[in-house]
Amino acid sequence: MPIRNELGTIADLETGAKVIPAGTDLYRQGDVCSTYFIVLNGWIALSVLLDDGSCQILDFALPGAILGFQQAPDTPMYHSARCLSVVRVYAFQRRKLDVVIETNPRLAILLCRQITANEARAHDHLANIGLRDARQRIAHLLLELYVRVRQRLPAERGEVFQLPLSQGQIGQALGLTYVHVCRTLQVLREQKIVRLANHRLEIIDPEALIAAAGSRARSPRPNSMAGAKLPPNL
Amino acid sequence: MPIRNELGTIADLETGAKVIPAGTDLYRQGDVCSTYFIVLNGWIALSVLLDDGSCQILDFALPGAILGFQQAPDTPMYHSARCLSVVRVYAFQRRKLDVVIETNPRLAILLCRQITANEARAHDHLANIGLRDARQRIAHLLLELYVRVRQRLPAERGEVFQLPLSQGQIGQALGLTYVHVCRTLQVLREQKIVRLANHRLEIIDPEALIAAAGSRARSPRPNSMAGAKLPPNL
DNA sequence: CGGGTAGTTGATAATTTTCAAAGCACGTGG
DNA sequence: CCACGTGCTTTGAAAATTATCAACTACCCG
Repeated sequence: MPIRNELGTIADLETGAKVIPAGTDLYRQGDVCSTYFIVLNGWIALSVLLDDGSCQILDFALPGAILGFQQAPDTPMYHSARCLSVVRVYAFQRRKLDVVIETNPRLAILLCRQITANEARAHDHLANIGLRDARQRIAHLLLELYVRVRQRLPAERGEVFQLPLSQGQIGQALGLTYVHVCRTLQVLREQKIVRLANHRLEIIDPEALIAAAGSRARSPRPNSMAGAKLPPNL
Repeated sequence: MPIRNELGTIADLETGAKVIPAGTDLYRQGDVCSTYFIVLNGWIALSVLLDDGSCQILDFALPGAILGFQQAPDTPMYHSARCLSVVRVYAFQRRKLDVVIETNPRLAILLCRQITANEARAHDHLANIGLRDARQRIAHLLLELYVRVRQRLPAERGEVFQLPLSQGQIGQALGLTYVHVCRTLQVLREQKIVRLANHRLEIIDPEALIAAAGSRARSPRPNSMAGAKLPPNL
């Protein structure tokens, strides 16, 4: 199912992989990328940097992600990709992969699905910072990352996982200052919900964390497209 | 170039089009869509609604957009699509279009590019609400919509265009209350930058509007991937 | 004319940022 | 091995931004 497998039939991802140290940029905004990157291992932050020095983290790329695909060929990247941990990637010549995609519709569709997933995540982040306060945003982000890494919700008390993020980076992802992130994390710690230290996240109380993340998307309601007139603001 | 043309060779979009009144939902979150929608005309808001009744507008779909593509087939939509104006769409049976895409790599690639553009816009919105204050957010949004409709930056003083948004919807898109949107729009009006009334936006001072939108993405800098060690926070 | 929506305004409260300073951790070089 | 620099975290106090609450107006449509 994952696109990595499909690509694995085309190139030997493992042996061709490069190891990249934490802190390196795979590419920077403004670069014209001649390669795509298939992430095999590690954490990468995608971010944009404004003239005034402020920085927004747009997403975190995890193993399985494909980076560098652009709306049009030979267009400069609008964001940067920085390794948060040691990372292993396979760098695929853009030209070659473009040809492969054009001749392999199955791969093209997988790529569509992948990008659609990115879009959905971006939309989730939008709702997160647009609708929730600091505490909820942080809880939501920690939960998202846990689920992406572990492929399930946290269930048992005291589960721990590696989270190579600084409080500053959490703030950059959530539209908060690192000072406020710090204070809010303290509250979550005092409330025995999560403990984040040394790039280690301990989920003390999974249910409380889920509750702290705030309201979830409203459950489906019958009847669309049929002129059903709900309160027009909803 | 646009995907609409490619689809136009497959189906007669114009004669098959449906006209949909303002205020109707094309689909709602939770729905499993059996059709894709190709937008021919009008404005559509994509939004998510949370349990507590709060609502985030994720994006505005304009003519040329394709709606309803999901990460996996037969998955419920995570957002709703509401017509802000009278809208003309062509509804394409999902099954049929899926087959077409699988056999037409060119179309698949166009779809990829389209979704990638959506992702980039979502990222732009993220940076907007994550990094800017209310005044900048509003200026940025108005500018984005102007550019999307007119395909260029506003240049002359006093240009006017139709903007079928309420102040409440602007707030839902930007993570602000309608009260605050109202106050901020007044400031922009008093400063003779823009005037928004009756679904009509007058851009009094294009340059000032661009300035009010705040910092732009930092211009490219040489050298990535080469271990160039900038200030590590950037 | 009545009712509902959208826009406006003022006062107050809550959240978040800013500024400033200090402590800690860790790696490097002496 | 220790000193030192740098980056990350913590803390406090004050300021700024934005939300909330409440009321009032204008307007459109039936």
